[in-house]
Amino acid sequence: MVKITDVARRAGVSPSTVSYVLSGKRTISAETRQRVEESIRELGYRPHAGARALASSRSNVLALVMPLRPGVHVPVQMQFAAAVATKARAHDHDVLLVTQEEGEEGLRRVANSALVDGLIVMDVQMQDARIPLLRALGLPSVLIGFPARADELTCIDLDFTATGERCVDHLAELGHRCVALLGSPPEVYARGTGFAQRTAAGFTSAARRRGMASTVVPVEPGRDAARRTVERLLREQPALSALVVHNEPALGALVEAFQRAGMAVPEELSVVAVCPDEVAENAAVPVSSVSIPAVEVGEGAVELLMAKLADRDVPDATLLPPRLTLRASTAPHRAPAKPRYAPAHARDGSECLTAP
Amino acid sequence: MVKITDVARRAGVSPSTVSYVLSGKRTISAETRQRVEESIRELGYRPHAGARALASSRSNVLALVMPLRPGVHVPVQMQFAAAVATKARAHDHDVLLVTQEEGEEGLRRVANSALVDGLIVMDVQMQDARIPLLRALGLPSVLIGFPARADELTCIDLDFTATGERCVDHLAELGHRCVALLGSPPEVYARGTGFAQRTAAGFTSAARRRGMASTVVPVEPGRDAARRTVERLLREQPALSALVVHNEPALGALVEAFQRAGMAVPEELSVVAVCPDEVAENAAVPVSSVSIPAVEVGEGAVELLMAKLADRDVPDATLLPPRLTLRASTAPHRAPAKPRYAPAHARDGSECLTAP
DNA sequence: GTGCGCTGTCGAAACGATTCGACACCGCGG
DNA sequence: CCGCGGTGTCGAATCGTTTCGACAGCGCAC
Repeated sequence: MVKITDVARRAGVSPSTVSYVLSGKRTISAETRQRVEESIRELGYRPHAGARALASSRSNVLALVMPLRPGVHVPVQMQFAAAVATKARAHDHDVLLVTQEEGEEGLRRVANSALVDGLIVMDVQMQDARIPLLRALGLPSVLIGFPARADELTCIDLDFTATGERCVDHLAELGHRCVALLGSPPEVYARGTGFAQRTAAGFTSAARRRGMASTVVPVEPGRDAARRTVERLLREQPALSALVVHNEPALGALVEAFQRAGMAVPEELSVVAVCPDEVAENAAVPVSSVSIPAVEVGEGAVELLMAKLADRDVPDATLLPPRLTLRASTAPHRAPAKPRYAPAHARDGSECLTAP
Repeated sequence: MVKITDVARRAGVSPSTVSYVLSGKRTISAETRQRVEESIRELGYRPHAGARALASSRSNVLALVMPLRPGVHVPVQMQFAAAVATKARAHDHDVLLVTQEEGEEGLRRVANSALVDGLIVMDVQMQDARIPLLRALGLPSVLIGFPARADELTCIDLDFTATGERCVDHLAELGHRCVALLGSPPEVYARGTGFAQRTAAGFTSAARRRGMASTVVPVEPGRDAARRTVERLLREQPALSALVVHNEPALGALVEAFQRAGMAVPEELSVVAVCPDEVAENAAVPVSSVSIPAVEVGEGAVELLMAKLADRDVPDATLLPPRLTLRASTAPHRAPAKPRYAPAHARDGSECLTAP
């Protein structure tokens, strides 16, 4: 293995000079720098990572804590990981893969052994056991998602509140007056998963602001449950003309259910989803959607972490603006030509309930 | 940060003794060991990874070189990564994520800087520019997939030859006499991707051995191309009663195409696929399939690498046996009740061509 | 001519572990 | 009683960098 003293000897300088050429932490004359750089190239020298970490107390590695069991949409996770790895390399850092399953012990391990300089933690829950640990660890970290108490922690995610609002705004501009949000399964709300609640809040407040009738409907997992929910909803709210769907596993089932219930999309029912582009594109009708900006989140997380490592100040919360991609599932509102489930004389909008 | 001298002082021993307790490389009396272990626990000591790497010239990290751009089926990649990470941890190692995009330079970097002790390289091509480099690098490595010249390299993958045979055997046992393999796009064969060729070879030789008529048909990418290929195939080979599909992106399109061409699956046409379970389960008809054993490949790769790191001998090639999962797409052969495309008097099997 | 500040380079001391040879101690056999 | 082999522990060297203080040389102002 070629080491720094070899380079130094060949260039006729001392090892420290080589080090300074590499790090740029002291001024080096142009001639010397050139000679050193040439020696480095000719010998193919690379600093020994361990020695460097020992001496500088910087490993130039950051940990990516990732849920590796299926759960979140996998291609999105992958995009995210790719973005993190690529951006980290652009900052001359490497990425250590840590599985969610290692839990708190895993964090402690990589942090206390000085294996990594910082942490990027994905899939943060509202009540996350790792939060207090992250505070105590003393290593810079960036969280993907927002826990209940985020003070002193740096978090980044899609702005779900704005996302809910954006969906409603789009539908409102198309003339819809009565909308519903088909959301996550009830236990997701109960578990306190932040993004579900925030989407619902944005949805509801935007609808109220625009004087629209709105309901939030949790959807149980499973095709059958999705179908039953849709049928009940269309029966109970005949004036409903547009839906926001924030439940990616059920999206496909839901779109099929609308059609089976005799509702043409988008002619009779407009649908806008919050889901990965991939899912939106492959539904029976390509769905207008706000997607999870995995790449931007990943890159943003790395940038934030790098800033913290450089002792620069960073905002506690970074909310990425939603971007709505229009596809084939939304159209201007028009009064239904034929009665749906309810008798024709009731078609004045009063059957469209407002959320409690 | 608590270091080994702290632990040593507290336990009343020398640092080297602590080190030997940790590594087990020398015998330590029971009492001493206990005292040391207690100190370690009380102080929450973890060896500094960099210092350890420097002194022992082992980083206890292995590199996972992964294609992070979509291409291979993503959930399978994920399973694989999860298996590697988990198994590595079981051997007290960590995993560094290296993107395929970094190419040869990336390999050189992590190897020459002693960042990692070994490499696991995914998605190995038949002619892979990294192969000579891997030979030269002098670091233990394990490849997922087989390059053209694999001597001196350790490789692991599903046994695609046996897979092709297994599919044919299954169909033969059901009484089918005339089969075709719908394979990858032509350029995949041209590019010399090993697994495609090997599946075809196994398929062909098993068919020959059993005296069955067989054809190998490359399928161009895209829904339309898939449909046209199916229609042509069914027209030209009316006696065809079973298919092997080794083309995962096209599988869904193909199954739909069969049905649109008036072929009930499995009543009139049996189908067995080589693809991830997830894809097979979600096709219009759940497809009997041989799946990619991602977890076993990942775990196997780590075990092989660990063995090499411990200077144990390992086989050059590890071929994982295919496992066929029966679903709803295969059924016993029976003579078609109605003519298909060809006139009835020609229904003697002679229209079923044999591969060149 | 002396002193001062600036630039560029060097030498040596960390950094925190591992590992090898040395050696003290013990029980045992001669 | 002495020496011997085996066990358990220690001390010191080593791994390859980084970084801090020192300092040589230089130009410039006083």
